[in-house]
Amino acid sequence: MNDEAAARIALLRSLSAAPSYVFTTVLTRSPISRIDVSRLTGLSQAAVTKAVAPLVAAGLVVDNLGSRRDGLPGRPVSPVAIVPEALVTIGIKVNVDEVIGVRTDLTTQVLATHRAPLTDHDPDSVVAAIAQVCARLEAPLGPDGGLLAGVGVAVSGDVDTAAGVVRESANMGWTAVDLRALLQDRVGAPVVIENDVRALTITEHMFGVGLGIDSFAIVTIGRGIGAGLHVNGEVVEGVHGVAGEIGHLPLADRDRICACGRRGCVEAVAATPAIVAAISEAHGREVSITEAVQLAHDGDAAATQAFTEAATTIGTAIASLVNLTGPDLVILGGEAVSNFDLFDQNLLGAYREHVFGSAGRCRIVIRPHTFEDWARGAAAAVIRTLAR
Amino acid sequence: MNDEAAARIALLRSLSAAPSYVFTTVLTRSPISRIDVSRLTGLSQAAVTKAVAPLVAAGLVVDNLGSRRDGLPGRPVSPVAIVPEALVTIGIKVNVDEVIGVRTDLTTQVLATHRAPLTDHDPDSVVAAIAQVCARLEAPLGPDGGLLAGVGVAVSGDVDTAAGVVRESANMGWTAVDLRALLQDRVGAPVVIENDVRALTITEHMFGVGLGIDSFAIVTIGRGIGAGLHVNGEVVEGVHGVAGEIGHLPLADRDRICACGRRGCVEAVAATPAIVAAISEAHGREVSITEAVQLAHDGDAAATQAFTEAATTIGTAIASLVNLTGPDLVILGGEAVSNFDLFDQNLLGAYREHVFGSAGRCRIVIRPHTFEDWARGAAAAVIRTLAR
DNA sequence: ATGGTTTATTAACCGTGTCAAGTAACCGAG
DNA sequence: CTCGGTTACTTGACACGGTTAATAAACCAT
Repeated sequence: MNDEAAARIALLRSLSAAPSYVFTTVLTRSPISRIDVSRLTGLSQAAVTKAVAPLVAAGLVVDNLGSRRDGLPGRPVSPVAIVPEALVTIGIKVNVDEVIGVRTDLTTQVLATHRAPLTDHDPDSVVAAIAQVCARLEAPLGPDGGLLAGVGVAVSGDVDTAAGVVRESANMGWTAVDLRALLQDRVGAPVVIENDVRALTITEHMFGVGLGIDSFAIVTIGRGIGAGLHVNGEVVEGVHGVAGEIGHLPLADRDRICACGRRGCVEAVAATPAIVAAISEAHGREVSITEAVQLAHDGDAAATQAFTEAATTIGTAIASLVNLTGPDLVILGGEAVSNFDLFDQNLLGAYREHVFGSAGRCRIVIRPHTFEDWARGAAAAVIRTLAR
Repeated sequence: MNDEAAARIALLRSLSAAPSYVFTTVLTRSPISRIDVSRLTGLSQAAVTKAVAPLVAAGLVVDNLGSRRDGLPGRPVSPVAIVPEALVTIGIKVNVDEVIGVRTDLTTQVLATHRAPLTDHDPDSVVAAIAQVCARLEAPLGPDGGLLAGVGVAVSGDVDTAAGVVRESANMGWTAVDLRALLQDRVGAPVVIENDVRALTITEHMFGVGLGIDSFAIVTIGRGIGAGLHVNGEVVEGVHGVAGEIGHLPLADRDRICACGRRGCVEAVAATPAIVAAISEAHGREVSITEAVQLAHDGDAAATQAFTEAATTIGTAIASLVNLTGPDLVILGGEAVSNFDLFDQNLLGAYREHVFGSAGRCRIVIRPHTFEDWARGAAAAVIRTLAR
């Protein structure tokens, strides 16, 4: 990164709680008047004025956008706004077969995308692929890295964010991989390692439906089934690094064996591979996921049955999650949500059947996530480290 | 309450975050040296000295207990200790058939107990019973209420603590009962209404196994099955007042109908009434819980089967809880835990079978709770409102 | 006694945010 | 156009709450 970026980051790091909160408020709700910041943060107007000044001086925030002309009496608000291009981040999502990277601005708007296929899963090969994607994303920034603030990497599994270590990833077949150490000297900015679902949760909390809500969950449906939890405004990390393992709730039949070896896991019925396997078996041949969706749409009995069972199980799992943690909102995400019409009725039906009392006032929204969105999550994890 | 108590409470209320934290630290770890308080709270020694002074002046804390003679070099520590008798609380647990009340000191040590049977469950009758128990517990304190700081009431169900309203209690058949309003002018101190399991969680967090642990759960097994959750140091209340409903996770067979009307709830298999009902049916006559336990100990097939199924279901439910929230500790409590030998193997077996990855490093401890302990929980809820 | 060591207290100081007052920028009415 | 009404923002004094650094206190070992 260059000196300008370094100065901005240093400023953000030096902020104490209140000014930092002012910054994130401006970041997530930009443009916004000072008085609204004051109301949202609970700080005095004076404190907001004082907190905003250095941010403007550093070029992170702009003032004096044209002021309102709304006919109301009184001095018009003069909103301040974030300068999205004040810093740049790179977000990387590591999939089983591919590394996807995005370059984003401060608001996780995607500026560029690059991908690299993965053939091997050993840490060195993956690190090489990540470095290659990074290199291509960094190139336009110039030799010094320009305004690059950090590189975030999202990996599924048990991730120790503070240490930058992937403790365990069944997906990748990794145990105790010090990803940050391996990557740090191959990219031009600080590296942040984060669990993929948690990263997605951070994005939704800062820039998505989760904005302003401090108890919510995001459930991702796809190759795996996972959940990220926010409770009382904080990410639930799990004391031992594991939490939100909704895919391994034992809600399915005991005779369904999960890839993890346990019996009756939700994933053993409702993850994409499980659905495809069930339909394939019924038809006596290998069916692709695209074909499986088509069959279900065409009313094929086996396919309908498989999707129904999956939807019911997921709905039950979400009810369990809601009964235990009582969130305000559940966001349904992940790749498979684009076929939500296949889940819709049965999922919500099972959810409503099992959710308890007023916990059922929890809202459920659908948000299909592309792989790019996962990478954006990794970028959001970087931004989160800047201001919190 | 008298003037002395009022002054002490006013002092505690006036404390800002840091001194308040000092007080709770002394309260929960008394006796303790100032330097240990400093280490535990992260405050400077100077701040601790300053914070302790007014507490000593108010008689909430004592100084100058005989100092150590341990042969170590250096000035010996002169620990400060809480003065348990500086304030008195009353804690009430409302059961279906009985109201149990305790008078306690600041550390929830029980000073006296009184009970009153409940014949009717309508709010007025229950309030009358509570008032009667309170009156008897308050009597020795003198006409002005003496050092009484508050009256806590623990009720099962959906409780809005801030409003003092029981929003819903299936147990009592209540909906939107403004218990605090009904009770406030019949007792001589502020009334705190709390969910019973949450109250128990508060006790364990302040004075029990949960001390110093900020992500833990307490699962109570008995007439109902519930859970209280602490995540990241805070009680999980549920945005809509419902959380920890582990008894209504749909982990049992769909043909088991729960008292709540849903299918497959854990309670429909594992709560005491469900166990008794299963055994009664098998034997073609009404069996009491005492007899059910006896039958199981004697190796009766139906009884063994019922307890095994209950234990397995509860173990699975706990695994689900742990997989989702990743706590450090699960406390098994409630009345039925006294028969834990009947649950033991199957419960832990099912738990270990379904818990995921390193979440399984979560410890599980048994703590049988008497009804008096539940009432102590209500007292702890009062103390919690004093210093937090 | 004397120095070493650890705990507790004291005093100076400083960062952070509030309060209260003042200033700015608009409206609409006379 | 001016002038009061209204709302948004700024400024400076101040108070609070904590830290750091120096000092005192209370013990041990030599």
